[in-house]
Amino acid sequence: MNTPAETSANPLFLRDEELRQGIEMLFYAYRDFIAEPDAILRRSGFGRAHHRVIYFVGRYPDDTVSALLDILQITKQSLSRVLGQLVREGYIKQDKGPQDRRQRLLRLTEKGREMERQLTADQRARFSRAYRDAGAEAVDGFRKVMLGLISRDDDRNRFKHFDKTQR
Amino acid sequence: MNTPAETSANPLFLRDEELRQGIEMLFYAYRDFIAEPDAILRRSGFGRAHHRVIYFVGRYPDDTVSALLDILQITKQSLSRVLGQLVREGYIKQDKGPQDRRQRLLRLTEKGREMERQLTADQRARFSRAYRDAGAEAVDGFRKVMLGLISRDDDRNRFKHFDKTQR
DNA sequence: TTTTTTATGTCAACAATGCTGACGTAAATA
DNA sequence: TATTTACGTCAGCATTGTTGACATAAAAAA
Repeated sequence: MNTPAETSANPLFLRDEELRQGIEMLFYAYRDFIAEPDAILRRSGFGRAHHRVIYFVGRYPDDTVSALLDILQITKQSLSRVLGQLVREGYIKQDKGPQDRRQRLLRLTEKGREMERQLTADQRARFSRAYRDAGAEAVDGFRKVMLGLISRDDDRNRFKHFDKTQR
Repeated sequence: MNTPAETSANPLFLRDEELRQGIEMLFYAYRDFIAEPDAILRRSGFGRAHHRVIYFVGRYPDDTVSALLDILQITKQSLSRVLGQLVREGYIKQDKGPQDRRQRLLRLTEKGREMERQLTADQRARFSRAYRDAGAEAVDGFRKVMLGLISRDDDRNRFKHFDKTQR
């Protein structure tokens, strides 16, 4: 590996270096974060998209297809393909909405929950270790920066309900 | 959106909640982080893989194909496809290694540098804002946790050379 | 009640980007 | 001289995103 380009004492380069390190840490962390689930999925004949659906259906039981689309930010056709597979293969079940019967409320089956556990085990362990090694204060800083990277209020608000001291 | 599953006062659930929020912040941040570059790439007929190659060739000029493979963690066939396109279309140039003439040292052309600037502009702005809003201490915590999420020493070591107080 | 909108699904085609496997060449090294 | 290394290429396949068009049932509005 060569040395990074343009490293000098110039404060402008220092600033750029700091930002680029952020960009790259996100790349490496994400790359390593999905490696193990990807390997598991492959053995089951699924892909990363299936993981995301299983994860968020597990996370928000009885959410609608629309809500899932809003989280994933993909087209309904893309979602439909993987969701359909997961329903057909018994990982997810759909029920009509009690008020609005056009809706399909999604839930993991027991098979789905088991798959979810397997898929997230490594990811939870990763965060567990990283959080432990970094310390509570660092975790707080991590959360602040991550929230700053997220575009929409709607998404940031998914996290505001967590406060160790209050709950 | 429904409320997350299993939120209770049970400390085990609190722990799990904390880890899951980490998982999800990474998902949302990454999703939003690549949205703008993806849109730009699409207009140029490229994809995310091209961005990664352009980025890291710009970051480590005169790195070899092997070094790039080690960063991206994809097969040489996958890399070859996008790298070949970028070379043919004049974004990247290759030179034989001065010592080892089997190597191909990669560099951005001016056209490539311009593309790199466009592609990372939004990402740099995102980190700039997030870092500014979160504060220096939070940035430090962010870095600690992110490094903890990265698997290999080799990759973590890419970041150890940055220290505001020393450089 | 009729019309319009909404939630969801489906078919088809295409592009990008991973993968495996096989094979080839030139240069370095043993 | 034989082997290994760095890189490239061809072919085929799977996943996952896209656009566009069309369909149905239920809710909401006119």
